Amino acid sequence: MTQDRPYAQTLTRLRDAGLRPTRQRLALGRLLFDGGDRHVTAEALHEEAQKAGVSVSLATVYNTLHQFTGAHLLREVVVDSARTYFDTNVSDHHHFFVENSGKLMDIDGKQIAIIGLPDAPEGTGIARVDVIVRLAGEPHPES
Amino acid sequence: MTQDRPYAQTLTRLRDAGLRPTRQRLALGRLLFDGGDRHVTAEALHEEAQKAGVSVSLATVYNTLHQFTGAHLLREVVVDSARTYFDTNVSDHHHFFVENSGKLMDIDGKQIAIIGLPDAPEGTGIARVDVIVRLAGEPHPES
DNA sequence: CTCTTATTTATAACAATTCTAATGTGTTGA
DNA sequence: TCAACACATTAGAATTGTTATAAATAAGAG
Repeated sequence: MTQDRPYAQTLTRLRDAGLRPTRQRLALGRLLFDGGDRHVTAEALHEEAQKAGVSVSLATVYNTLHQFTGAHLLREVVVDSARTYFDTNVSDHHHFFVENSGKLMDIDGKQIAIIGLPDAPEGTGIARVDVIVRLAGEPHPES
Repeated sequence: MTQDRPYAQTLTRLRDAGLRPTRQRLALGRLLFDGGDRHVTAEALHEEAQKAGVSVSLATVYNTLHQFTGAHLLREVVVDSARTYFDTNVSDHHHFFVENSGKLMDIDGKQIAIIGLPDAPEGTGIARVDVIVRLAGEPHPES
């Protein structure tokens, strides 16, 4: 079960972030980072871990997600007031959000530009600009 | 414009939206629409109503906020996963969001433009584009 | 190993929101 | 007018996503 080597990358990532590479962090890190860009909720990741045979408590999933976010291994995306999404893509980008399915898709930050943005009010600075393109799913024929 | 019957405007608004002008809808409508553009949470509006001597239950505040939103008298703004904001400005615009105070400010939609936005994926259509400029309070020198 | 401290865990606590089912109110039309 | 019905309001319970707590466990240093 622990004989293979695919944890090496995640291990390094954790070490670099100053996070102890525990069993559950490694497992979650692997689920998160081994498959390209992903958008997950805590509940979904927890379920996924269970299915993968990894026993991690929901509390730990939340903790880990926040620690990873603090270490800039993840980014939090606010699109839905009902749940919090975490994005494994931490580079400059924006999102499509399909309202009825809850699906998120990346939009490369380099491909879009926003012009005419007013200056930040006195005493504040722009921390980040989020563009969310909300999509309504059209009833499209099954094919 | 403003007549001697202060509820007249809200009353018309409700009638036009097909909503029965009840005591509580009139009171909330007045609080919301009588003072320029506003951003409120359900809790905040509820508290405000209490202070104004209007007795409205929290459940009704939620109901009303959603009905007003359905009637396009309000717009929902998702900026914070902890609470839902409702905006009395229903025209095309975007927002500044001060992260630590929870304050929202409008950015006129006509003054900014987004270029390079990709087409909506197959089977979907763009329902809305939200730009959220997240502000950090008193800035400390960075980078 | 053994210590020390970080981490994990189950579970309780929480906050925002929604649901429920009982009661009250606006509107209609005879 | 007023009875009758559909729609609204309400208090409180329930639900949901998330965070806090405190005890148990595991990691890293020596």
